[in-house]
Amino acid sequence: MKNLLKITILAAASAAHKQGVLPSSDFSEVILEEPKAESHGDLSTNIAMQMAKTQRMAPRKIAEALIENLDDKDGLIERTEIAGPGFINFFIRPTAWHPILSTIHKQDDKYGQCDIGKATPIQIEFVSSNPTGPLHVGHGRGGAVGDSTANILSFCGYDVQKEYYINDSGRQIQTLGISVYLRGKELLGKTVDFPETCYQGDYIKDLAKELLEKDGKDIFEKAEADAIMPCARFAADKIIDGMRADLEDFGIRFDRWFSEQSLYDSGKVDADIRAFKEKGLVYEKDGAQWFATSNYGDEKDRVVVRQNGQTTYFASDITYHKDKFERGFRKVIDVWGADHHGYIPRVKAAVEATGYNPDQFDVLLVQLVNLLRAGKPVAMSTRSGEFVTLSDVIKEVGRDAARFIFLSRHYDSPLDFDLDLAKKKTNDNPVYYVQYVHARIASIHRKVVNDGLNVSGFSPSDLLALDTSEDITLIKNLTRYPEAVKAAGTFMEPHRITFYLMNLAAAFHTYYNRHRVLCEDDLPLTRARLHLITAVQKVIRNGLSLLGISAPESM
RNA sequence: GCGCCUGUAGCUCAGCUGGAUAGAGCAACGGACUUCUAAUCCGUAGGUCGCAGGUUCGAAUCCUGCCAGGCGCGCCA
Repeated sequence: MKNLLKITILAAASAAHKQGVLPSSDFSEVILEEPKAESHGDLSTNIAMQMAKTQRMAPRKIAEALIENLDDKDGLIERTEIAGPGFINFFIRPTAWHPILSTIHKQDDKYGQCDIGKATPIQIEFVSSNPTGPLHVGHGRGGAVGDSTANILSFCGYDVQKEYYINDSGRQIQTLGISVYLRGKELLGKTVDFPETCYQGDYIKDLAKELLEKDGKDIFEKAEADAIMPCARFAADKIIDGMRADLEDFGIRFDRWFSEQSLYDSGKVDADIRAFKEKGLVYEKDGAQWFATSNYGDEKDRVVVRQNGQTTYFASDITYHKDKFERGFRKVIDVWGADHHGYIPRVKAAVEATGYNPDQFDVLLVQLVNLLRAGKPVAMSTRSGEFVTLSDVIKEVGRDAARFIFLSRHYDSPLDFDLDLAKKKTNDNPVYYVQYVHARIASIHRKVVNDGLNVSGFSPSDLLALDTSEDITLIKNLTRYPEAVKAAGTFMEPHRITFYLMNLAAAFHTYYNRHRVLCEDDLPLTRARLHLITAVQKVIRNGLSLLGISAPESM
């Protein structure tokens, strides 16, 4: 609809130019919008105002010239008006909206797809929680945002790979090993001093117990230095298995799990550091090796090898991001918690230093989640091991409700996640509001079958019966879906789909309460309305699938 | 002190990357189930878009400066 109208308007501009009414042939892009107020028509353009400068004419004069030259071949326009400073408002002939319905039926689960990605290989890395403890709610949000963004990008024509980066190297892994080792000693009846720096959660005790049952007590009787790494590996593997299972429960499956340790094992990190030294990008100061990130806009240089000879997290991160680009990704997206924002300049610097364009690297900073119960904060302290895990949340409120809540807000704004609210099955909790649309329509379809209603023989002319304002409103909502998808993909903002679906759901519920779909005494009308609501159902299902949320047949 | 993010109805948030009279849900109040699922709908009420300037035909949106809140600023990850 918009595109057809845009072409018509541009044609009008050329025609007016040929007649000499418009002096310049330099036409700006036609932007069509849906006015907020219905009295301003179905679609509106500000082009007359945009062109005022280049044409050196009053906007309203330009608008008049355009309208006079409109050639509405497809019969889309019922009437036009010039309003305010020079808006051109178009009132679309109601039946002109109908063809979108057959498009939806024809394209089915492909309706709304676009090709802004042009098969560009893009990688999105998310969650990437350290394997030192279970996933919590914050990871859930990152997971929902990352996974849904991946779905949307894929739907927008990108070639998407989802990756999980496992920080299975460095100090926190050592700490994990020590924690398990000490808890194991406790199990053997020894008194140990369990340091505050160790992981306090009960899951550490469980891991120690598991290891004891599996391999016997030998390992816990060894000297600490010999026991740490075996303990750490065992625990990390177990924890990763657990995270993998939790993520699957949450509907997330990664294409690849990438081990940080593998970058060391292959010698890539060392090789990179050596290469940077030769280029003068890595230098020695105060006994440590520094990377000259400040050459690339970071506020200061960063250590890659510490005085004690150990590499920092940043060292492997340079190699990791370089590796991503070497694997052929043209666009690399990291989803991080907002508390890591200070890290962005140095990774951007690293990307640039390794010879890639920092604009090809983007970070989605997901703001923190505040977990509440009945409006009151749930105490959470990672150190002490008191926290609500992602798996607890999924068990308590369900996967669909959890995902919907995570995606019901721009990732950039902090989120209150109220466990009690998430369980409510009212309008407080819009996931059910949207799913209910799907279930209601499924129910109508069941009734058609059960009552033996003969609704075959649909013909496009039946659609003429869809002429009430609720019909048109609903259809117009359906035409917006491709735009919502495109915007969600362009800006990597899944919440746009969420809000779109809530709007569509509202339009449907209104429709449902106002109009009966199945009218035994008017089969053409029944066929038309079934055609309409089935299209709605397809779009709802389609949109929910982008969010990773199920579309139930009944509720 | 510096940097990033946020400030919109009593509460939780949208606002299509500059458009016309700023929108939803919840909470409040009043209505609608012998009819396809009331997990729904309809109506009423509720606003100086943090404050002050600037940019222009036009600003919640862009720029600058303040104010308030959150988060960062390690040879931690």
